[in-house]
Amino acid sequence: MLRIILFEDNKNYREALTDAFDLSDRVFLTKSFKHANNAVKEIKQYRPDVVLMDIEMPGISGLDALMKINEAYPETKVMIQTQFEDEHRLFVALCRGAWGYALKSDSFDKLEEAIVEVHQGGGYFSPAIAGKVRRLFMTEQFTKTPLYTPLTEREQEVLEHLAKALKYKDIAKAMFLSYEGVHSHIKNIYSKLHVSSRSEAILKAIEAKLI
Amino acid sequence: MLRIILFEDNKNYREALTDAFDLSDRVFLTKSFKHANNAVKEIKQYRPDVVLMDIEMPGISGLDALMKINEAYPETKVMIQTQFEDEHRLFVALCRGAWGYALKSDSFDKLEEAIVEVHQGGGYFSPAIAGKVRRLFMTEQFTKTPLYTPLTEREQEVLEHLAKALKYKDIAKAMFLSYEGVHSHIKNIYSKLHVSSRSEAILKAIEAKLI
DNA sequence: TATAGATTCACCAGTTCTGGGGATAAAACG
DNA sequence: CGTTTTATCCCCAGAACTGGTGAATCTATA
Repeated sequence: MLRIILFEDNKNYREALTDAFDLSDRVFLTKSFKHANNAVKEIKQYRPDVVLMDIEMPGISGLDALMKINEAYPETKVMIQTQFEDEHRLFVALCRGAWGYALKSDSFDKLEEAIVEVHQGGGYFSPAIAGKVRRLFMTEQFTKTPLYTPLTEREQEVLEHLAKALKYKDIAKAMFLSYEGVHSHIKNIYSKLHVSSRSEAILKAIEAKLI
Repeated sequence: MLRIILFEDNKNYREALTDAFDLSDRVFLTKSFKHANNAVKEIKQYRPDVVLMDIEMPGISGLDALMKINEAYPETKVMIQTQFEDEHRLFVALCRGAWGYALKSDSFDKLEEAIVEVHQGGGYFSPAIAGKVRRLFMTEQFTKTPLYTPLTEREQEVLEHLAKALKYKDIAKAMFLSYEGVHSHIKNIYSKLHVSSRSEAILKAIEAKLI
């Protein structure tokens, strides 16, 4: 019997999973937590075969917990389970060593199977996610780069204007560029920062003190 | 002869204005500065009739300088001159006591006339701006409110999700709302924060420590 | 109980942004 | 001197967002 622990803040969903795993003869849900603030300690205590980790939780996020767990117990297999499908979180999760990326919309059977796979050294990606993984591998050279490729001078300027919430048109005016010139720089910035929207770029830039 | 000083970081534009004012027999450009970091001190020294103030400058912004000048020398008439037409800056400028709001695309003659008007206790708004002023008065109740109307609990939640760069669809999932429900909250948030885009909302929320 | 505010949803018409092509010219580099 | 980066621009299609209007519930409060 395969032992797992669950980090999930949504009460309904947590209880639904608990009930479902009660009926499973392959996976035993040892314990579940509504936040991941003490995840590492709890991993130490319960030594699960697989960890099921939500992303959005009060306190530290599932992605941060993932990182800490992998630093402390790299042999522990963590599978992310979330409701969102954005590439940024996926990218971060992969970088931080997630063994799987399941969606809450997946059926319980799929989830159970995924857990077994992960335990056996395999991986699992929900179909919608799998496509994005491929795209990430095709379009991003993240294996050889640091957290992000450095921006060129001009890109940095554009980023600063982006972070003033100026419209493309106004950035163009301010930098004596065409709309398409701005657009082009922004596409490159997003690619380098592994984001896909202005808001993500701003948040990332603030976080990384790029601005 | 009416004495003005100019704060403007763009060298070309500054020199163009300098040359133009040299030929004017109504307005005398006493001095120009490429940033407004010591604006108050400089006002004290030169005691201009009117101050022409750019917004985007290295160091403190024209809008902040405007505020400081109005605190220290409320009788000094400051006219904003900028290339951007967004309502947010306009709103802030008005709140902080700008007497005019000119665009760099205005002709020099207009600018000169505007300066004279402002000196005589009038105001000046570039046509494109004037329409927005009206809209602000019609749609915003800013005269009686603090910097922004407090957000409701639910709006606050939406704002936090907004600031994670989640898509409307995903915010809806996370909050068990419909897309249109999210949309509705966001419209109210923007209105209360006097912004008109997600990026502005995030920046404002960070600034005001709402998140 | 009437009124106001908070919450939620719908429809619609734009506008803005995003991602995919591809292209050219200049600059940097080996 | 080629090759690679950088900077710039163009077109297109589709996704996402914004703003306006209107409306139904529910709750708290005068």
